[in-house]
Amino acid sequence: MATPATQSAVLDAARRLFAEKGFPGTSLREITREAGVNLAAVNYHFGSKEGLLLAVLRDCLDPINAERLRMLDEAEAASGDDPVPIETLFRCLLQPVFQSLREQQMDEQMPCLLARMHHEPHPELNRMLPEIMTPIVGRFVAAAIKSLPHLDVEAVSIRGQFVIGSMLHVLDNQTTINGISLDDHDALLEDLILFAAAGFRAPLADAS
Amino acid sequence: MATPATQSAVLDAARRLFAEKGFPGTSLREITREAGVNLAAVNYHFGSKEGLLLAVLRDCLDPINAERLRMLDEAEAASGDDPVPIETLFRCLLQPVFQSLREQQMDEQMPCLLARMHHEPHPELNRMLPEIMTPIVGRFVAAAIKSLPHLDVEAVSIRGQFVIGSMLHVLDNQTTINGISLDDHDALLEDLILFAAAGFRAPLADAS
DNA sequence: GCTTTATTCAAACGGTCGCTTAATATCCAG
DNA sequence: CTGGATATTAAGCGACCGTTTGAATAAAGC
Repeated sequence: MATPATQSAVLDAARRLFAEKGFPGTSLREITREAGVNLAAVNYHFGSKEGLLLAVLRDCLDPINAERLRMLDEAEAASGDDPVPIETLFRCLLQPVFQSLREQQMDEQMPCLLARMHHEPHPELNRMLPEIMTPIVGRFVAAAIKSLPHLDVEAVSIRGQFVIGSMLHVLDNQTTINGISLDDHDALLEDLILFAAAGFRAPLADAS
Repeated sequence: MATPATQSAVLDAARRLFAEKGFPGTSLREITREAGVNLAAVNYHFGSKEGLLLAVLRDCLDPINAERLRMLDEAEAASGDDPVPIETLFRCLLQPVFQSLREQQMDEQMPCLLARMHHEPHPELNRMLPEIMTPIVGRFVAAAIKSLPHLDVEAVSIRGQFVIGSMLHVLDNQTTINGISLDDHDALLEDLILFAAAGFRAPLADAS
């Protein structure tokens, strides 16, 4: 096993190029040229361009989600029977994504890829992404309701999408609407946690 | 002037297809087939596929931004010298986008197109989008600082991006991470305003 | 009427796409 | 050494891409 050099070279190049130019905008010839492998390697190892996309997705999401659950387990264990503070929940959810920005081993543009994956119109992707995320989201939704009893599952889910959207948008490297730089990822993460926690604490609108 | 039928038919089809399948994923042949016009019409009226994209962008954003500024002017006039409440600012910013969901004349998938425009990797698009948005963003940033003096321009800009990201993410029709439906756009808008206002009111992190 | 201008049309251009193939190279077990 | 599975290679397949062209058509001015 131990993914041959060819496979990981293709995965690395695909991750970078998909993040930069999107899935339909990247050709297999570009990927294999950058990876320094033969064009046919993609179809041999991944079956198709779509297969490569899904492999890149898993390669990107699985470690992040594992770390999310590890941190959540740790936080819940530390809290005993008390609810985990909402700020802590958001740290468990968001930090693993921002963290990969700092790690040299992982491509710097990985979070940008993650953002793109969520907005790519590819049908198979839109089928698989919820499949991967639902169990993780479920854990966090349950913990959030325990922490903020004034919210029900629907409110937490919707507001959770607000926070996910915020994260994806600021991680998308094209976001430089004004001159404000989003380069200080540590400060960005801390402010997003504060922002999200305050937003979750907001009371629900009257159901009038 | 008065955009000939061919031009607007192309714009309508392009708006729908770009929203559904993205810019690189949509071919001119698809667009012209759906619009019922000849293939060469795109290059004749818009110069190139890229020219069509920019025309669609302006066609989509200009009315929304005009309505945003109109509502903001009205709100500031009503407030006199007092700052406009932050909830009102968000209503001016967000309602014109959600509103187009209700209007029959405008394609229902228009906000989805708006979301995609922000995440499309096209370089010319990433140059023009900030150019269009900067003046509008500037007005709202100034009003927000006046309303919430504990925030500076950088904090407002960053948190503003959080809110924009939330809006784009929930408007992206592919977003159905869990079973929660995002179909009730009125309730969604109201909750987003509450969420964003509470997030903006959150104090800044210590600069330690 | 004819001429001019603006628009639409069918057809084709060169180029790139994802994917396949058949031959070759590499490697490890027997 | 050798046989067979695994991996890589160059070449090419048909299909589709954005764009261009030049003729046909429509509309408008004189």
